[in-house]
Amino acid sequence: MESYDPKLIEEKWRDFWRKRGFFKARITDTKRKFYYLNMFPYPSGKLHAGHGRNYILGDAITRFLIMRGYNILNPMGWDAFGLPAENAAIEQGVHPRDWTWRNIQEFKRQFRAWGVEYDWDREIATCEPEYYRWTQWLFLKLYQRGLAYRAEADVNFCPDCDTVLANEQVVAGRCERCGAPVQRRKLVQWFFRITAYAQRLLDDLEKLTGWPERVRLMQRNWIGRSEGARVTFRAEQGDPIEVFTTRPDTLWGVTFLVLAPEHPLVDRLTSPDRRKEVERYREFAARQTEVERLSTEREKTGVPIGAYAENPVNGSRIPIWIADYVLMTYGTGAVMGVPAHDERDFQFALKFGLPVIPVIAPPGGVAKSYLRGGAFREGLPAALKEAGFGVEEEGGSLRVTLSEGEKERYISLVQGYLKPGSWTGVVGAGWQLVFPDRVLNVGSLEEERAALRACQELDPGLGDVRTIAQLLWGVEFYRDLLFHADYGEMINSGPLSGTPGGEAIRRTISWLEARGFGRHEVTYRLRDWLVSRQRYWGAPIPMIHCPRCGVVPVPEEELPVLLPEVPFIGKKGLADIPEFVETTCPRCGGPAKRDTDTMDTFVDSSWYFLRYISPKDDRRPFDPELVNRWLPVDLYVGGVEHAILHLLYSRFITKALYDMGYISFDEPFRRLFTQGMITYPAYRCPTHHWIPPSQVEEGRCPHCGAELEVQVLAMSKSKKNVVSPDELIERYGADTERLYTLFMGPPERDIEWSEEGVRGAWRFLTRLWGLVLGQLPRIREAREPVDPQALDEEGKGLWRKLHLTIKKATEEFEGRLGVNTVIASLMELTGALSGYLERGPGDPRLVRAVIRNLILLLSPFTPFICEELWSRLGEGKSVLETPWPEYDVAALQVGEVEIPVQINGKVRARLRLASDVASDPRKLEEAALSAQAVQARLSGKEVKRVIAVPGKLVSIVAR
RNA sequence: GCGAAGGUGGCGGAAUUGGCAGACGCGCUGGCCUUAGGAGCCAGUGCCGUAAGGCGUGCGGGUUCGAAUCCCGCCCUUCGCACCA
Repeated sequence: MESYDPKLIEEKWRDFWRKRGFFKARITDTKRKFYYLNMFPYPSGKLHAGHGRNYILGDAITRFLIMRGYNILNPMGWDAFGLPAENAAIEQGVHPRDWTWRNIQEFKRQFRAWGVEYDWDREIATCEPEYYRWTQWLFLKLYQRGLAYRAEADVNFCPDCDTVLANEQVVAGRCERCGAPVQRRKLVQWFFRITAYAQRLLDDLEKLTGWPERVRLMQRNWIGRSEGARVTFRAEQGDPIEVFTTRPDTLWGVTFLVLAPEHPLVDRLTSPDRRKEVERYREFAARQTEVERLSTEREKTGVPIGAYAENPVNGSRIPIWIADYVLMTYGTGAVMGVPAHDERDFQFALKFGLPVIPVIAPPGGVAKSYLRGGAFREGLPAALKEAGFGVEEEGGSLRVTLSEGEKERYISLVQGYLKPGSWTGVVGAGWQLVFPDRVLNVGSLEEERAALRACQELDPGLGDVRTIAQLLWGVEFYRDLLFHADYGEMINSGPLSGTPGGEAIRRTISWLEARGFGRHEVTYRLRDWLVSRQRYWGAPIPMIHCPRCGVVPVPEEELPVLLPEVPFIGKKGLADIPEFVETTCPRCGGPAKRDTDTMDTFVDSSWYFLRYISPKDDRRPFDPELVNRWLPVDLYVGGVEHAILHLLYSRFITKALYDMGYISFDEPFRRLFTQGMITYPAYRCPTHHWIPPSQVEEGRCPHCGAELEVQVLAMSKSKKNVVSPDELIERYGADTERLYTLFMGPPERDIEWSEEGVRGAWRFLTRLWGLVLGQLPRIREAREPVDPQALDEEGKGLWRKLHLTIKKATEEFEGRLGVNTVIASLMELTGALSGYLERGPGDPRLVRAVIRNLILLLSPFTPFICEELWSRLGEGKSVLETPWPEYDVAALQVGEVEIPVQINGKVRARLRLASDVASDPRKLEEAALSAQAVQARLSGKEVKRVIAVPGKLVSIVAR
């Protein structure tokens, strides 16, 4: 028999689908439209097997949808601007466009080899003037609407990439792309006002029910809404100092203010004697890289600026400090220090000797008291125990743990035993210092000072201790109660003392608002999107700087602002090219300079899904009428790595265009599916860096024999751990690679590539090929429909299996996309067919029906072999013109079912029962109890209870 | 530290609604074929046990006739955020 030779058959079909136009969208017909979209790639180098996760899955889904009769829009394009092209240009002297288009040709060749098809008439590349003209148009529209602005700001600058970065492109203080520590620089840059949409971007996440919860959560966290109050403190000089806090209920516990070192008030408020030190500290803070500044385990630093402010709620005089743990870019750049209820403030206060005033009762109401040996008279331990307090004795000292409401009774008892000149503390809801003759509360700054003085008078050894907090911190026993961030009843809070925790924030805010001390406020972690890049290979920002008119937008009809054609690209990008810079002002006609920044490539990709609808339209960015009919995208598939950046920006741009009236939808992607990455071992040699797995010999470097470090990582060219589709296709064919890629596991999960697994897919296809070819002569003409009633038992079983498989496949494609399980069930069906044929020749009509459907169901995964077998079956039309199989509910019915019988929770028998018996609880119970195997098990036992689940099982409880 | 997802054979994974745990594939074992096999085909394969049987979904508890699935506590892994006031 002719053996399976994918090389022979695949090439034959490679252009077939394209030529027949199956993947061409009928753009004006939107009755049964489906917009399927894969995230478009950055064309760098070649595709590897890991990329298949996205494109092969997409191809399978669209093939399914075509067979389901949908009018599919499945376009592909190129996110073609960006640094690698520019770096290649600088290094190799090629023009970035040539480099890019070479890669694009390579990608297209590989898509064709994979059998991954698109509507290529709609191909776009963001680096082409026909496209970036409209990216520039978008910029102008945002500018007109006040959503694009230029401002001086502290920005993230990557010294290796020679450009600024968006906040989203900084990961743990390092450049997302190259890993270099990011520097902070003050530069004038262009921003998009995404923060104006923070609340809507957050609220509308609720609407995105077709998105993975994980992605929605990541966006929610990134937007970082926090609700609280803005409170105005007043410096002694009179300047108001605005502070944002989520815990206005702790205002009475403020013992200091901290400003960010860059805070504009620092200069004005710093006292002359502190100026030198303040300047030193500010320089120190500015020198810190983001990485250093953010490192978690770092000790708090800061300096007082010699100024004081007044706490509006109680008039306390509190010192003002600067410290780099306060960020100028969040909130107001100033925070109130409440060391009793904020961990950072607590560390800061402890280190710098700032007082701590508890103002929120801890949860549970516990309190603790510690008595040093020698501080009390004999008999106290016994008296405490008799009174029912929890007491631990150790080396003569006492540790008392008090539960709620015991404090007063304890204090009066212990006072009677304290020796003169001794004291003890009670730490719980508030702190008290108990002396023989009095009790001092630590409820305000004055009280705290008084209490400290009292202790120091009695014990001159405490001269170095600067606060009660430091004093109490010295006692290990108290430590876990000195600070807590929980909500609770307000204490030591003047008029609001006693407010329960649940109402504390709300009531404090109304109290503040009534007195004009502050107001309710919401802040976001999200910052405006920095879109300027100081590079060549991007869309030029269409703005002109005129010495007379200021910043002037390029008139729309003059777009695009073309990238200058230059033989050499300097490191400074457009600023290096005088012909580009020098221009005339569109407003006054005088000499002016072009803006030399290009746009972040995320701007290019934040609207491309609109362009696919009318990619060649040279009058407008998109056809609004058609865009409104085709969008939102019905299914968008891409990697999770874009969960924040690309997806958040696209949502923002969509909302902005919606507000401007260009489109009638305000979310771009109805359903989002994030596929996992394919991983593979990556080997690293200490001297020779990454070694391709194929060159590794017994875990050693081929160059120096050194032991290699192995990590299983996402396939990536830079780590040399890629598997080449070209080689796979050469050895096994595209169908095998496709099948294995989709079978290896659930598409949303990261999975390690396995060479052996590929062989498994190959074996399956070989078997299928042999099976079908072997049956071909006898089923070729057996075209009459199957008569299910006429089938024997085996035949009925196979018939049912077929329909179960159709049901399974259809539901997965339409639901959670568990294509791995669809393939598993197709393998089962193939196995069932083999089994059926082993028992005898079988019914040729049934065999033909199973084979026919098997080919159709498998075709989205392995289109080449299926198209070939289909044509040999003599079906006439192509697979893609044939409707997807429908299952017959009647065929799912079974005459006989196997029902397990559990006795005391264990399966003890399996009964074959007619389905009408199995579906009737009473008959089922009867059948189970009378079965011999069950009877044997039940002898000598009393049946307590029988649960009969129709069609499922019987559970018997017996003693 | 906070948040989320996850933990099932030797491995990837299945069990979608509380109802037969381990589908399907890999690997492994045995056999066939072969000059040979890193090819192919057939059979077996959760663990312990000769067997009867027992034990099994990270660990400990709970709910239930019945739990991989629900609840409580803990451990581990991965991801995201991380001095965000």
